[in-house]
Amino acid sequence: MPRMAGETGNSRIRRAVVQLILDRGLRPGAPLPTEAELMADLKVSRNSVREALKALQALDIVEIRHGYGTYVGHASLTPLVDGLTFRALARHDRDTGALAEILQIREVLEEGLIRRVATTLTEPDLDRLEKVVDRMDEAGRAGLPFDELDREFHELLYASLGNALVPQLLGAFWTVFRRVSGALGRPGQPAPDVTVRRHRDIVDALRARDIEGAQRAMAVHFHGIEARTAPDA
Amino acid sequence: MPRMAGETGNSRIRRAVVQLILDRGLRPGAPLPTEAELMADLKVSRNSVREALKALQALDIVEIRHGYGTYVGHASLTPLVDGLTFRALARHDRDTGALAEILQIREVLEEGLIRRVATTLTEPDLDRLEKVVDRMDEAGRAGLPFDELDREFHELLYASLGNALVPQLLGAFWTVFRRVSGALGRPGQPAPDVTVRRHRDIVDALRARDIEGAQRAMAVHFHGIEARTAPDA
DNA sequence: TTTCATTTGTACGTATGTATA
DNA sequence: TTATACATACGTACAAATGAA
Repeated sequence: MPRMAGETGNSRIRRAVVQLILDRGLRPGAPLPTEAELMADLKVSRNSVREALKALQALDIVEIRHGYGTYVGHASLTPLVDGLTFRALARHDRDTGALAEILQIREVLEEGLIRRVATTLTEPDLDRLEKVVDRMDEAGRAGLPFDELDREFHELLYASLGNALVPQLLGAFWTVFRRVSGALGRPGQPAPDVTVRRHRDIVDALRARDIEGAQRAMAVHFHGIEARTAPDA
Repeated sequence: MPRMAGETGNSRIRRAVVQLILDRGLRPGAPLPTEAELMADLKVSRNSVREALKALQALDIVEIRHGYGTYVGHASLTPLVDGLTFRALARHDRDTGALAEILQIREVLEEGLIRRVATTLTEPDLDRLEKVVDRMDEAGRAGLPFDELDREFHELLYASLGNALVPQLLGAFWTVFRRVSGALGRPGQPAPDVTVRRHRDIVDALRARDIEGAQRAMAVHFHGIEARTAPDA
């Protein structure tokens, strides 16, 4: 009896490991059986175990530490980042603009999301947002990049939603955008003071509880970015 | 000279393969070097090559066909599906509702997207959409499931955007939703005729070029689904 | 600091399953 | 059906990293 038909052993092992995590209710960071134990439990060779673990590692479902052990991963969206980055760089028909596609989705998402947080954001939340903008301003005047502050702003903006997936997804898009435009020779960013003002407009509108204005400000913010991704710029 | 510090050979091999695809401009489906060739080119063992390829396979960056060869993958969003499915099933704090998080994002996305297609959809597009609803109706009356038709409706709806990522992302969310609610014992779906009517309302509003109405109809559609994911349902 | 056991990383040889021509 | 090229699987050996005695 050689092996089950239609299924390579690798996917069987993968599912077994995943099922083990689920059954035992293991949390991210919890230790998994060693390769040797998995070999014995599943009655497969070490190579097969390792190939399965490598696949799960790529999905951030397991985390492997050399000389130490294997652990439950955080199932982050890094696989999505890797995939989208690859797609954007591999696009032959460059004019379709893989980056523009990502940006459009981000735009739709954030324009819709800002409406939902507009009513729930507290004054302290708005203070924190304003502080980030202030720091962006400082960095901009000093000629320093403030990519990370930009990211922080958008993450903070949607924290009150209580939806953990939102910042992760936006963060993934953001990372892809930065990586690709960097590796591809990024077109000049808009002037720092413009970006700062766009963000400040958003906070101002939110503070005034002007939902329409906030959404408009967000749209303006994105249109500023889109100009940089135009295929024939 | 043992090896580069801080980096395991596996990721080096992964990057080399990706770079090879990029440099040669290989398209999805194009053949990659055999394992033996990669061994020689990169001066590593077969195991190392295979582990790297398995990781890339999990990301759908390469596609491995048993007994035939290795090919450039389509970089689909299956890794995202796998990751989100795992997260949803592994959630210990079940009340946070990983499915509800996904659904909220879908809702925001589709409510924003429908506004953008409302003005660009042609009459033939609307006819096609209506035909899908008709088929849903038939299936519903016959007591058959029409999950796939539902998916087709939403894909068709946004086809005119020309954004290839949109249907893929929505499809990924949709697949996760179905898998998880299936594996978790799905709560009863709403009556088929209700679902059909909700979709017909969307088409009607679009045909009347009533943007607000279309967005409202989409919101109603999603609120019907959300009731099924309430943690304490 | 050194030593040691544990665990993952890499390598090689061999046999077997699988798809194509 | 056969031949060929390829991926799959296994077993063994050794290297490298980590943590603890």
